[in-house]
Amino acid sequence: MNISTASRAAGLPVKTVRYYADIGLVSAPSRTDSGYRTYDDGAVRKLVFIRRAREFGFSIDECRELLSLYEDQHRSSADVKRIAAKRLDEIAEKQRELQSLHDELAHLIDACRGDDRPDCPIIDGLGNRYGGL
Amino acid sequence: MNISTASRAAGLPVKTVRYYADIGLVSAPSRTDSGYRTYDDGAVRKLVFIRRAREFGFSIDECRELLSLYEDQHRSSADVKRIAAKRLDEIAEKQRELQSLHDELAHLIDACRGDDRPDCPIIDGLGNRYGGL
DNA sequence: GGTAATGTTTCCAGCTACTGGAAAGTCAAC
DNA sequence: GTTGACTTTCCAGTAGCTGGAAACATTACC
Repeated sequence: MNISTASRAAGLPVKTVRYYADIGLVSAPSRTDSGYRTYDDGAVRKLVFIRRAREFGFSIDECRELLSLYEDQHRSSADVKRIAAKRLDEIAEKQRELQSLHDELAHLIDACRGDDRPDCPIIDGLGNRYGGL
Repeated sequence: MNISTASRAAGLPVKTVRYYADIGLVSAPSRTDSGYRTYDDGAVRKLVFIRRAREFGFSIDECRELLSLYEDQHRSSADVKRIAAKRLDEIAEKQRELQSLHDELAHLIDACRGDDRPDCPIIDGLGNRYGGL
């Protein structure tokens, strides 16, 4: 399988597939005589795994860790659960942040007439730490 | 006011204050005879404005736009509202994404015993597009 | 007045996770 | 045989800073 076929199968751009090997996230693929990279189903499965983990917001380093667990037949599920739970905490924290951001900004927008006059609670609210809140 | 005093007042790192002038987000401050940057209250207010806008997730370019409105006594509040509403949409979209991410990951974690056995629905769920869902 | 600590300057490099583009080689089709 | 798609390497750039080195300025303390 050439790189473009593998990248389509994995749902990743060609550049990214090469990049993941460059940084050692996956092992370097074998090459044809002319230097073309070749991929097999196992390699594609790992790429899919990485794509999914990235979609979940795991960092490249976390992907590295998850991948080594993925490849380890003797891993304990507790190890995986620990990493995933940590990520879930981060997601929940980010959600709380976004919620307060949303509320605050929605409040400012609500207070703004949005006409052609210069008075603007949004601008005022951005300028003052507690403005409009 | 020296840069460290201004940066404390603005709630931004010294490096960042210099950086914002380097990229032309704020105008270059005046200098003492020995080359030290000097800041006044107006400059600090603009830095606070930028910090707040950044905390709201506005990009540097959006900050540029908001700042020019901030400085424009004849702006219309509609211009500001448009930018803020766009940002609010982005926040809401991000919230939806995070929610589905959260649900999906929580589901995987739930299904995982988290013991020292190798069976792990999290790993399986990451490997397969619809695994475990 | 000396000296040590702290503050400031510039410049350059690096971070995350890619992405774009150039120049050159390879492969398949007609 | 030549066109067009694919692949290679390498270098640079993205966003928004952040860290560090080397040199100069200022302040504190004795």
